[in-house]
Amino acid sequence: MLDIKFIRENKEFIELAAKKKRVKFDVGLLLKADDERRTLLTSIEKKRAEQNEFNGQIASTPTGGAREALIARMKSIKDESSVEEEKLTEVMKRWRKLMLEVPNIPDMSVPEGESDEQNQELRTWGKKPSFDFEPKSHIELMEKLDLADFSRGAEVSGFRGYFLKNEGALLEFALWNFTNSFFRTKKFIPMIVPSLVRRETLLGTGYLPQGEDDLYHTQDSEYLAGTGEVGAMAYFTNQTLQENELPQKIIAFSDCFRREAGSHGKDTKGLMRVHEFFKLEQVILCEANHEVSVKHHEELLAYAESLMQALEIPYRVVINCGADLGLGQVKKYDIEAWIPSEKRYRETHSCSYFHDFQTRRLNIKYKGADGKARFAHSLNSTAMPTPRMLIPLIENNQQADGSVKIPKVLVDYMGQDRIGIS
RNA sequence: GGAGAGGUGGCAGAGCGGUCUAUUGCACCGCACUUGAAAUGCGGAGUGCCUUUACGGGCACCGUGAGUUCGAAUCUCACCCUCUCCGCCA
Repeated sequence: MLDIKFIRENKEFIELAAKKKRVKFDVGLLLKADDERRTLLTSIEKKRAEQNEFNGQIASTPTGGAREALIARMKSIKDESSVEEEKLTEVMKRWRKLMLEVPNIPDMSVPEGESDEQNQELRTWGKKPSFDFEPKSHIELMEKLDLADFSRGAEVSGFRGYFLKNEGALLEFALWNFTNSFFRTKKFIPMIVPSLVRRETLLGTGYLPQGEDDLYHTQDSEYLAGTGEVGAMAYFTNQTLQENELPQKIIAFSDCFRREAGSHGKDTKGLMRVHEFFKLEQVILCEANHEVSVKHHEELLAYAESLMQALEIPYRVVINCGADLGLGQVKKYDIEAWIPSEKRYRETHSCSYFHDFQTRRLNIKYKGADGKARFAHSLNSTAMPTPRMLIPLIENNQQADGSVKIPKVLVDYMGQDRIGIS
């Protein structure tokens, strides 16, 4: 959500933002609703002031004719104003709905583009492995080594279901532990956050109302969040922090659920696209300052890259084009890992900042040295997506004999340096 | 799942249809008194919105949302949350 005053004064920015993000939004409709809202408010408030005035008089007039006359006068004022009150209720409903649809303004550095095809590569890191054999897919490798069971997964969990077994399960634990150790040194607060969340949390983080189809919900009207960002951000709902408590840096662990409603036919096999997974997510709340947001954005990306480098996984960083940005995102980087079996990079991390788009919806503020409360800025980035990360990890480290080498940083967490017979 | 109690300003805690611009206490800020402090006295403090060049003015906010009423913190309904007891349970 943006500030209505800002929207009013910068109509053309919103139009450009919608265009760049390839989002349909008519600012004119919102501004029209806002004009109606303000006209009605002014008129209603004038009448209310009058009512308040009379109210005092009635209270101090003893029962009798004079009092009855005042009450009759009040009744007629009320009849007039109730028409306007009803109209305002209708206008406000329209206004609120539109306010939730206003796109945040993308940064100047965000490239134009129709889809993720137009995301721009910023840099690549690492050396793609060269095999003197045809590299196998993670599916084949994991099934051969008994690290995963997809057919039993589908049997038990349904489409896109999976089991991780043996070193496959251990590898996932190892990645979590390794990641947590890394963020201990960066002074992030470790948190295990709920995935079962209320609707307001998803409205607040900007996943609703637009993302309804991709979310599971329960018979008690709760939702299953698709990322720990939701729980971690919602932790601060309606809070006013002190400026010296910022930045808040959270490394949130959670179960994540995605319906993948629009992805039928994509990545139907293996671990690339599953309905249920675990993720460690970086979340930062910082002061309301663009430069500070940008600084933290680069910091989040740097941490995510550090993890990839430590795991020795070749990757590239892209800057997402306008159409590939969410409604609330100002700018986003993706990290894409090299997948030998597909001979292409696939997204593993997503790193974005929002300015006060989310905190406005969640009502997260901080009090500055001047005593004024402001909406904080928020950012988040993937730290460790599992089991997706197992794909590049296993595929890039596969050996001619079908075994898989464990990267050095994980050996201690795994208790072994290789999976499968040598 | 069943029964009950309750949600009021930073905190504690009154008010249960009009005199509430929400009593009071604590904490906070300013001023006075004081060499300084304590104590005391006086005064001030929240959030959001509308309006105004500005000074200012107005409206709303007693968990949330509807309703009754000329008038709601107070009455009615729904929802959310907290606590106590019983039941079930990893």
